[in-house]
Amino acid sequence: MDPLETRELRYFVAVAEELHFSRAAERLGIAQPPLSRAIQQLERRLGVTLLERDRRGVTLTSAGQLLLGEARAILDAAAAAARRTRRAASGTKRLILATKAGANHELLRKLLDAHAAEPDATEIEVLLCGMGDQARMLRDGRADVALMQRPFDALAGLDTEDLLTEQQVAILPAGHPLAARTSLTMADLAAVPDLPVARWPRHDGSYEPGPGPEIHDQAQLAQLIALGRTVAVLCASSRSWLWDAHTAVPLADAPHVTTVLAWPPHSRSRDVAGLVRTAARL
Amino acid sequence: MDPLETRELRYFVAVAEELHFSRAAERLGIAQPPLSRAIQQLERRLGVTLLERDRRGVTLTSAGQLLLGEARAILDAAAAAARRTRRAASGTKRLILATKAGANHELLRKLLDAHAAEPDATEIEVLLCGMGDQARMLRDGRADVALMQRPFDALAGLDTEDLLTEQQVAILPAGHPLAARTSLTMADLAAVPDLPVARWPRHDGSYEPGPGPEIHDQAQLAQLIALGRTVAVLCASSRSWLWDAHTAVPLADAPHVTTVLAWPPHSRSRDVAGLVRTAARL
DNA sequence: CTGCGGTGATACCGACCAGGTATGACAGCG
DNA sequence: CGCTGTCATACCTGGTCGGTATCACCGCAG
Repeated sequence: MDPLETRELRYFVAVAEELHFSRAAERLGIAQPPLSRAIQQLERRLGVTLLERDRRGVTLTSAGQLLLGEARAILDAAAAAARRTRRAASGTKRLILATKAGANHELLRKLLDAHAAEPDATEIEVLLCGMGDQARMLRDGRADVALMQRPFDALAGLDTEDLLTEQQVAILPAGHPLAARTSLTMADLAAVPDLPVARWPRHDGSYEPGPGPEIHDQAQLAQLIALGRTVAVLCASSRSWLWDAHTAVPLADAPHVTTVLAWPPHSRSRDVAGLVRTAARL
Repeated sequence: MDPLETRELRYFVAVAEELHFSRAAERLGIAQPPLSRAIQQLERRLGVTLLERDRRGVTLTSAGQLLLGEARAILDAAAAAARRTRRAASGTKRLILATKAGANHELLRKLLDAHAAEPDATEIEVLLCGMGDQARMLRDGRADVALMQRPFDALAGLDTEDLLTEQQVAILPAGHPLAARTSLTMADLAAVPDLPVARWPRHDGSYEPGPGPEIHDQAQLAQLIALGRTVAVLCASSRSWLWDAHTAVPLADAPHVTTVLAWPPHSRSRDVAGLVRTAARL
């Protein structure tokens, strides 16, 4: 009946992540008994057992797993609300745009130029972040809009406007035999055992097993390719940051990549709306 | 610093909506002084003035307007989390699908049949609701998935899968001169002063001004058309509930309508995912 | 079998704060 | 000039949040 308090959700998330009351309490900066009590109270109010207290540790029930996801989203939203409200009040009329470092050079430049040409252009601050960080930046209020790529990035829960769809290309060491070709297929790449395809982190930060190197950032990738140690599959606009030692070859059968402008669904601020309108005119 | 509590947000939303402390306090079931104090405390903790206390009433600052939207979303999410958690624990493996009463007969039947034919089909409960209620049902956890229509419904913050795109038709009284035509344009409709176009409620429940009648539900609309008092523009599948006294005529220049399956972004439950997969195969 | 270490739960207590009542300050208005 | 209605302030009370001490329980080593 009475709604969940964010304090309870914070506590629950801590316990659900640590699966250990004492450690969770330490992380929260409180003692263990109040934490036990708070969780019990939460369970009583919901009328649901969230945790199975097996001697030695704790496991989540299925209801608990569901609540964990919801609670994380709610806490993110609450933190975001506070940040955005403070930013709105501080008077600095500035939009923060998050983008993958190094990606979409051309598009970003065009977008910024077009926006600056608008009559009442609000200043845009560009926030470069790592791989899949844009979604988190949007969700917790550190950014207002983001350039993201479908199908690579997790766009769930975000509003988007498609900007540009492009082919993918293989980035090869310049001297490699395949680099002379004008077009390749995924099968061609897989058939070259001396050049394993680089592995990107998944949304949860883990890597799927495979022979290629684990990629953390673009600089590392660029160097590995230049050294002839790996090959990467990227969207065509990545050409803008290639080295002389790199060659880009179009991939005929790789899925197309769409770069989108994304923003959190409830931030229908005039500034974001204006930028989206500008972007829609490409 | 320390995160917003949902209690504070509830209080703030009440005041922001009523623009009146005493009325808001009454609505919340508490006295006015504690409310004043709670709001002051919220403002102090955020370091932001949310309300401009002009003698006689209260107005929202721009920061306050922003927080109002965010707070509503957070409270919805919290209520949804509680509902879903309770439902998950109650063991009833049942999906609740919300749809506009009367719309999408054919599509809904096909979807339900296809789902029932799946090997491990979870039972689906169909929840018929009024005009734009599906989004709220999804957001506050009363429904798991919904059939909605673009561009009519507010899909912000929901994940969607396109199901069916169709033309719109004009629904006319059977005896009307225009009913004999095989195709119409929006201009044709606007040029008939004796048959004003029905007005649907906007997302906020208000109506834009105009000569046509204000529509609350489909039965009312059907009767008004049959009586020759108005004409409506609907998607082609609405033909399934037409009366003998109605005639549907295709509209050449009206925007197409896409019916989509929508679900809240964080409910990646296996059941919802299964239904989406079934739906994607049309 | 019996301590020992480690789990979460319980008992109890103090301090804080949410909530109530009474009242104040201030503006509009008859 | 009161009267009314606004929100803010002052003060009190009770619930509850958090802390310390302890219990109940289990696995394990000796």
